[in-house]
Amino acid sequence: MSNTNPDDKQLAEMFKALGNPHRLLIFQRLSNCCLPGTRCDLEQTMRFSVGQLGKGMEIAPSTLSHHLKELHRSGLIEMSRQGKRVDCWIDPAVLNRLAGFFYNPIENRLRGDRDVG
Amino acid sequence: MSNTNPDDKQLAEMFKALGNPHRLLIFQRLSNCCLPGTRCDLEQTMRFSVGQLGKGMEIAPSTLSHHLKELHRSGLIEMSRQGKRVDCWIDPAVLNRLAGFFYNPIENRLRGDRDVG
DNA sequence: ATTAGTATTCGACATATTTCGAAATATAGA
DNA sequence: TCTATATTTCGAAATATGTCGAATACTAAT
Repeated sequence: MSNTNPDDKQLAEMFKALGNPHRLLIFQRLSNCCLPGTRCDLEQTMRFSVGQLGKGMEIAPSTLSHHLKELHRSGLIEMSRQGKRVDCWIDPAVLNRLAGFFYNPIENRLRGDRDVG
Repeated sequence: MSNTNPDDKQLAEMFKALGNPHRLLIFQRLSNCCLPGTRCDLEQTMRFSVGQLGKGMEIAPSTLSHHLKELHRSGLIEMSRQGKRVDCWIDPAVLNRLAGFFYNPIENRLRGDRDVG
């Protein structure tokens, strides 16, 4: 795309990654920082090993690995080996960036939150 | 996907639609409700005709039409014929739903906005 | 060193997506 | 009705994606 800057290109990559139901499910598991009714620990990011993330998803390990690689390549998740396992988590800044992309000043001003600059 | 509810399925459809750079650009054009430094009109949703949306994008009209259909099918945009033209716009509720998906209670509590239920 | 557990790479196949041009459809106006 | 403008549908081709099984790599413990 000639008229697509690098920033938008990465954004499209992220959305493409989330466009697959398996990958969306993985992302949701990682972004649920706390259970309903509980508090989140400020110092703690939700981490799951590759194996844990695959629990309940009926896909082959190789397929799971492929999806995690896509999520990582797009910039949605972080990964690092911890002994035998590989842990995955989401950098909170990613959530903020994506939420900000959809932020709607019209609707939110209706709620009386703040003004538009 | 057996373990994917209808809601998540539609969410994945939306992200898949945004995963294409051309479609992301169209969506961005429609979601920019006002120019930098200006105010948005509360009563007005940003509308563009199919032809206007294609301006500057080097794709065939048939391709543009295809992408708009995808955006519409996923639930991201609305379309309605207005004479010779077909107008497109985004329902603000869609923006809120998507922003909410990425909403991060941890980061936002750091900003002192509010507490977690 | 061997083994067991965990995860990735590779090669292959089926299916989906992107894209176009040509033809068709819809609408407003002469 | 005929024409010009705007958009969609259709069919085809090239490319990308999702999936698996088999083989490979990494790590910890025996």
